[in-house]
Amino acid sequence: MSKIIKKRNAVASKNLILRNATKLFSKKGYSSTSMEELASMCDLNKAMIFYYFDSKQGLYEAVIIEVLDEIYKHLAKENKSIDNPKQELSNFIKTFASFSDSHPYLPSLLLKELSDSGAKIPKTLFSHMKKLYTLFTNILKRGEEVGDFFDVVPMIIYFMIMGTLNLMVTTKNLRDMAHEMDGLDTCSTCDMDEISEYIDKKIQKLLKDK
Amino acid sequence: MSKIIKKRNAVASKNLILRNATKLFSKKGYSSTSMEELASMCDLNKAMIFYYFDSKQGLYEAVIIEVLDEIYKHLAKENKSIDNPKQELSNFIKTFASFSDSHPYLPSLLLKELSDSGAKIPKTLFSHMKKLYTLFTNILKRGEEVGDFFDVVPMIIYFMIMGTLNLMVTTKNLRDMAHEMDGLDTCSTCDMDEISEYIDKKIQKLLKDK
DNA sequence: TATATAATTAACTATCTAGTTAGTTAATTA
DNA sequence: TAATTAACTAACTAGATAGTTAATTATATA
Repeated sequence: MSKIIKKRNAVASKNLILRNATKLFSKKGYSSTSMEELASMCDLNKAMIFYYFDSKQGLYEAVIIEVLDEIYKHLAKENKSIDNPKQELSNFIKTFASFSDSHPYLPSLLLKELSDSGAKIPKTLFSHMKKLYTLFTNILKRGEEVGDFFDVVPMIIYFMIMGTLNLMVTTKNLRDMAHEMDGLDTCSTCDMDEISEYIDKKIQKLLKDK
Repeated sequence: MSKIIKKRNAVASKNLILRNATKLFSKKGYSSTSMEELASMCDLNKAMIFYYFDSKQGLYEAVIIEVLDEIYKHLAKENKSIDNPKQELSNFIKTFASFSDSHPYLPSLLLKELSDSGAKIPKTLFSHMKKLYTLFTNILKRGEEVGDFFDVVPMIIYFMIMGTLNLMVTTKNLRDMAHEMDGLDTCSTCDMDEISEYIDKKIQKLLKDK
């Protein structure tokens, strides 16, 4: 009988929307995500979404920028004050891998956005993406100068790492199924540490002198 | 005044729908693709889509299976009667790359499907995917037996190739932009031959003995 | 040429979705 | 405590979308 009185808390509500939106967008993609569903997931009225973020597109951009910021913070932190490109590259791969593992939806959201070729990506988003990529190319560049890395095409190496990790994370279920049903070797028992170590080893090898 | 009389041709109509659906689904994704738009693209009544393929989901599955078949045919053809795993791997990479290049939307559609982690992928689709992957693992397996390849985790190598190629193709526009605007080295002048040759070289290197 | 059938259409329904609005309640401040 | 503001809601609009249906037209065949 007694109606539950909810405390009002703008910050909490806004964060709640952002967190659930991140989950939904990355699980379902932009257009399959319903604002109605998001609202009920947050136990808030749908109008609150438009109250805090203006439009579905606006919410989406907020989500992506937060994601990029979070990834960048992780990577930049781990990468400070080391002056050994090989080690820095290992750190980059491992940090990105463990981040992907603990936030499986975030990197896939990122790559989805990257691949949306026709897209008119807003400036802020664009510059966030460049920051991440620049961090990476700097490691490779220093590695070349020091004589650690050879024959480097940074863009391709970057996508090798991001693409592989992302696919390994997002296909987990499918790989498990294929293994169970047909005994296929899909690396279904591999955990993320093994995977990232393997990728690291192989990338380091492919960058070594001829 | 005179109404244009259209010849009736079931096969042609069905194919037309399939072809345009492939374009639309891969450009816009599943849920952003409108059956109304598809119909008018084909210059057919929307009801024809449901007449030939039953439901949007059914059409989508038909599209994906056709894509997988086409890729598989390409790869299997190129791969016949060669008994040199290194060469076969090179062929696989180059064939997949040139296919991606000439049908930029198809591989991305495939990977999108793979990544839909929660998905209940229909059996036919699943078995088509396995066929492709099996073709690939067999090359690597023979390579190991012959002593050409070492320390192989086929699933990861597979995704390295597919993931990298796919990202390079789908990000073309974005990479061009980033290069023009900020002079970033995004491999924007690289053509697909250079890219696939580089990937081939690097993958071969990473599979070589320690 | 009459008939059956396959291909096609116009017009519809039911449902969903982003976004709005006018009004309500809780919290803050004067 | 009264007035103001910020957080919230219910009920709505307008447009889109997947899918249906009953009727129509072209084509092949008997």
